[in-house]
Amino acid sequence: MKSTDPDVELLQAIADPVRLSILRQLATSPGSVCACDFTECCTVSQPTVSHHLKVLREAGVVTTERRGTYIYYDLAPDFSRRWAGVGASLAGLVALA
Amino acid sequence: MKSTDPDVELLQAIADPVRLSILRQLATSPGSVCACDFTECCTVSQPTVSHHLKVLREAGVVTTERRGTYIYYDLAPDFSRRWAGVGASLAGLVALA
DNA sequence: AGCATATATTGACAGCGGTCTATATACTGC
DNA sequence: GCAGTATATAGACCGCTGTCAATATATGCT
Repeated sequence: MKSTDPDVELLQAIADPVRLSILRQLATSPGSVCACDFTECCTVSQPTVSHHLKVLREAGVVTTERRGTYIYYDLAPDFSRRWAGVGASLAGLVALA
Repeated sequence: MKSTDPDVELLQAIADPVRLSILRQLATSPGSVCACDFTECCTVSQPTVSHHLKVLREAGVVTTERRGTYIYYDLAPDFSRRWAGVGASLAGLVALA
């Protein structure tokens, strides 16, 4: 318990079926994704989606931008770098930028 | 919650401070690592270490080989590939073979 | 066989984390 | 201001998971 290790925090933020679905949808979408679009992909209620988005937000994995009534989410710019950092410490994997 | 998604299972197996320490020790060691060496690195009891090793084993992340009284652990050969697969589905990251 | 060491299993406990319903807040348009 | 919609928060419930002490199993040695 007591992570304190940023790599563990990143992994724990990703290691959930709902949150991984959200991240995949973000990764495969050209631009930002409206929060309302996540409710469809997963079979969970709206507050649960909001909870997972909060976890990703506080882990620094996603960024938010308000546009009127809607809130758009996107992958954090340094996500690739952080992910590659974890991989490098695990198997000397190389990743492009 | 019933992952069933192999990527989520892999991430959940890694997303723990003790298990990540174990994997790092395996990654930075030239050869296999004796199970007894993990007890030192983490501040948990021997049964707890054994439990985490079991989780990693059942997730297919590590392999074991018995040599007399000792049991040696190593990273599974396809671990890099699986890790890269998750990264590819998330950010188009490429990894070496 | 009997003892010593290494690893795994059992069973119990506590805390964390994911989920829901109900409610609150934020924004738009009339 | 009021009504409607989008998102977040509060609070409760419950299963999962990490932890331990105690015990079991496996191996080697004498």
